[in-house]
Amino acid sequence: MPDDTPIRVRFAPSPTGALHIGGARTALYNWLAARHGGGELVLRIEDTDRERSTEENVAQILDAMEWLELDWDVGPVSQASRADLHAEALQQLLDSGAAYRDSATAKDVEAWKAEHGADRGYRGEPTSDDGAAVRLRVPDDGETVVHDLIRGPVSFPNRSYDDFVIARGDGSVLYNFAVAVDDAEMGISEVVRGDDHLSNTPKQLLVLTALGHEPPRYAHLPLLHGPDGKKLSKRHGAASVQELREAGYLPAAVRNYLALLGWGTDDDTTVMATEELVRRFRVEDVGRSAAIFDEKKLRWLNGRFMRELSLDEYTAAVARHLGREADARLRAACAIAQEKAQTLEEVWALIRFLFEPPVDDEKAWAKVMKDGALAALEASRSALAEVSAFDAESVEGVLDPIPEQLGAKPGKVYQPIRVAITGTSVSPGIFESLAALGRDESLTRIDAAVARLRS
RNA sequence: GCCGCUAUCGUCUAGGGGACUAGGACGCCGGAUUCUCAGUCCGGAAACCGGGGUUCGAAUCCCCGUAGCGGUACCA
Repeated sequence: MPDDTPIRVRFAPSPTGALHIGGARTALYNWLAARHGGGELVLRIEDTDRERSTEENVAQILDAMEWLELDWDVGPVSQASRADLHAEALQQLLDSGAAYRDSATAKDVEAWKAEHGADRGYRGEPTSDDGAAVRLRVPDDGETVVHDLIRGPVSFPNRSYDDFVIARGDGSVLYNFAVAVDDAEMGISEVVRGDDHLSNTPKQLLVLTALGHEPPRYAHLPLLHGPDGKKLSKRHGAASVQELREAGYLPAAVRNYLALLGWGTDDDTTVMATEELVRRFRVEDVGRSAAIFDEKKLRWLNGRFMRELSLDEYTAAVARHLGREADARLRAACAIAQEKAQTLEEVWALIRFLFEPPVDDEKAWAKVMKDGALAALEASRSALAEVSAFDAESVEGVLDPIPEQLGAKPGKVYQPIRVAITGTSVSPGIFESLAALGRDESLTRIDAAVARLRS
């Protein structure tokens, strides 16, 4: 029964913290689902928890969405701003008798359960007290089944659910009620969200039924875990979108990697541009088991994307990350480093010597500046002083015969030069590095190294 | 406790009763590229949670167990 009607999905984060990787993947899947079929994405901020919701968090989430380049068609809509709608629906349920006020506290419910058994949901007594919380009547018999696009039908016995609270004594509504009302009112056709909501879905279905609304279709995504199998958190390294950005990852690489966490193609394609993701993604194809976030693979994928960038794009990305001008100098530096870095953050270590004096890497110096290092540096220095043009090709031409002249392996000549001009043992190709540094500065640094070796 | 979900190499996954000698990718190990690192190329080790069924045949279907995870708030 294929349905060609464009879908309408929503991403509904609660602004109680930064946007985590799990939330980012949920956002991405919703976005892919919407873009795939020409549907719409609604961004709704679930801010009914007035204690924990903050403006800063909302701003941070929006910022993360923008960085990921995930746009939305409607919103951001504040759930709290829809209080009138919620109150109306609440009154409807009160009037019809589907919900009732109950003065029982959490402790009372606990006591009730101790008496009636743990497999039995709480059932309360209606009160005329207008300040009491509102509970929804849950049937004692039968079951509520969630027809999940990913898991198939999942049944929950009604008996095991409490007559749950849908509104506080002061009239403000609770999550499971607000979500059900909003999804229905906003015409959401598919709810794609984390698996942690699966057990709450029957409650939302019960609300929808009581209100006489047709339920949306549901798809519950497997959760994301850290390397230790536990729920993802800060101690697992980069856990929020913000941290991924700071670590120097490209948005396109993050989208590709996140898409692969819980979803795969049947032909094993791994590297995919976003257009291809959009074209191939289907929620129905999402897997059922939790996935572990592995930064190693993200790093590799990021390197792939970095190397595919044009030099201009690459330089712009590096400039943005480093907070520098994308000038000719940086562009030249990027040109010799592009093939070597996996993240934007790593680029600096490779090109730093072009902007600052050599670093002080004692280990590199101790390892390289011995044996024939002095002779190698002196021979190289005079060769470099003579060369007519100071481009990579010419530099190579004049340096190339030196190892043989000295009867040394190439590494014994090039490594000392590398340490002399960069201070450390890792850098872009030595000829390119010298050319980029320029003759004067190269000679100055080699002279300094020679002087130090002699002392 | 109760309700529910999940289970293929270390990790992400392909597979949906015979095409499985279980494929790919990351990572790891070894080799090549005779300047480091990275990249690239080649090769290698590495998995169907356990036990019962069903069937001529099970990684694939069913049951039980085990483990992990989620829910069980006047949080979202």
